[in-house]
Amino acid sequence: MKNLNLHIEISPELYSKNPDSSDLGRKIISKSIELIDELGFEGFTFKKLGIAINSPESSIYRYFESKHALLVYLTSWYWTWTEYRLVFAMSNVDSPEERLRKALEILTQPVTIDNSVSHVNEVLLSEIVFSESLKSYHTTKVDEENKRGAFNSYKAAVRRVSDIVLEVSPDCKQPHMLISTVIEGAHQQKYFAEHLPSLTDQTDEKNSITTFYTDLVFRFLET
Amino acid sequence: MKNLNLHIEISPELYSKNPDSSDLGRKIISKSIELIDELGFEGFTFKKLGIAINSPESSIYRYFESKHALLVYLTSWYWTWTEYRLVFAMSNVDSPEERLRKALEILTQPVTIDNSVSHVNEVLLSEIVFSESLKSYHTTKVDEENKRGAFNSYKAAVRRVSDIVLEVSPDCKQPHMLISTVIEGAHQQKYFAEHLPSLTDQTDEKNSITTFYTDLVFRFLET
DNA sequence: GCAAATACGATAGTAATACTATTAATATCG
DNA sequence: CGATATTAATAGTATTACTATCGTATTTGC
Repeated sequence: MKNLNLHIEISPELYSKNPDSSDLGRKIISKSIELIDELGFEGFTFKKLGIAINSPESSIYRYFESKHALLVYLTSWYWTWTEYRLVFAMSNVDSPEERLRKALEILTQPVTIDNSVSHVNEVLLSEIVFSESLKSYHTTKVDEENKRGAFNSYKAAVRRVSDIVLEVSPDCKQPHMLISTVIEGAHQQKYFAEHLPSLTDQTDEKNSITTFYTDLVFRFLET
Repeated sequence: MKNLNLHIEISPELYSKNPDSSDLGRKIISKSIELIDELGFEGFTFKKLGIAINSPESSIYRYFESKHALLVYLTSWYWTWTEYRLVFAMSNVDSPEERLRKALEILTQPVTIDNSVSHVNEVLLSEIVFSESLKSYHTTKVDEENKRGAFNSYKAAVRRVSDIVLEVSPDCKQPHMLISTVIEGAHQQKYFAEHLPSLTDQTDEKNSITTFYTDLVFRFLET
């Protein structure tokens, strides 16, 4: 993907003060990505982040009301950005099959090259989304946060790819189930490969997870 | 499934004192299942459990060194018990296809009838496993706990069903990936149906999740 | 260019959580 | 009946996730 230098806008519902509007805000975003990747979301605290950026905890709370709100912001950023990646990858590809194949690649592979000039390290962010994004919606407050639009960009990405599924197979009855299964499955299989290998099937092949889920989808859609 | 009154044994690595060896221990198990189901795992604390069973926190710590250890115990209990369910359901079924179909039902449907005479409410426990079991292995200490055998019964269940997959399709290259995708997917889709319905495909049909994953598996294995 | 708003830093404090430690009462078992 | 293990009762600790206050710096609007 070429460096389009596009600007990702996040709904004001998802922050207290826009982190994109100040130096401190951008430092919060970039350093939190590094720290969450390094410590995991549980080990990450605003206190540690404050020390890392030389600002008190209380200043961070001006931007995000909780560390969970920050995770929601980050995953939302990722999915908004990923929608752009999807749109870009689809352009000038006429065959629905080819578009679906390309979309599945985007959904199932972590990002490897940081093309961004911004404060967001997309490689690390995609790592975080793969390993921690579950925690953004798996809470007791899901319903409330969902109403505030916390998961809109994720849902939009699922819908977009589901629509391609329907182009390939107009009779498919469960396109959303299929795509959300693929996304979450790919995230989990990567984790399993690293920590619980007997739950997956390790191969030397580089993109075995993408291959598996691509096969799964296309065989499911065959008539 | 008939009431076999079978005794589930859990590896001593997974508790400090066997909760099955005393009244207090059994009360800890049965009440914790109710409380985790009611409050969610985050909202659940040993303090609340202590109040509910009229015992101090410190007594509970004699049985489990942490609330996470208790969750690991509970999921381990569930998967050991589910292996028995699998074995029982497979007996006298000759066709590998039928066995696989039956196994997928067991893996993708929450339990609805509590046949047990024991202190374990299997209906609630299966709810907990569906919604919280992710948290048992998604921690920074996975590797350590995995070495201690914390996930052996889960892995055994996956292996068992993967073996049936191989009977149906000896050439299948990713049976474990397929089955763990199905299990985790079914858990998630149930959650999505309740909280994020646009990530799934709601139907009036009762077992739509089981139907979907059964189709997914059999279409994947078709040659 | 100057007041007014805003942002930030510095510091302190709080309630809850996840444990740990200690001691005394009680039940169990040979 | 005496030794041993088990549990109750209580207290205490470090950490976490926030909240509150206040003075100073910085920007902004006119």
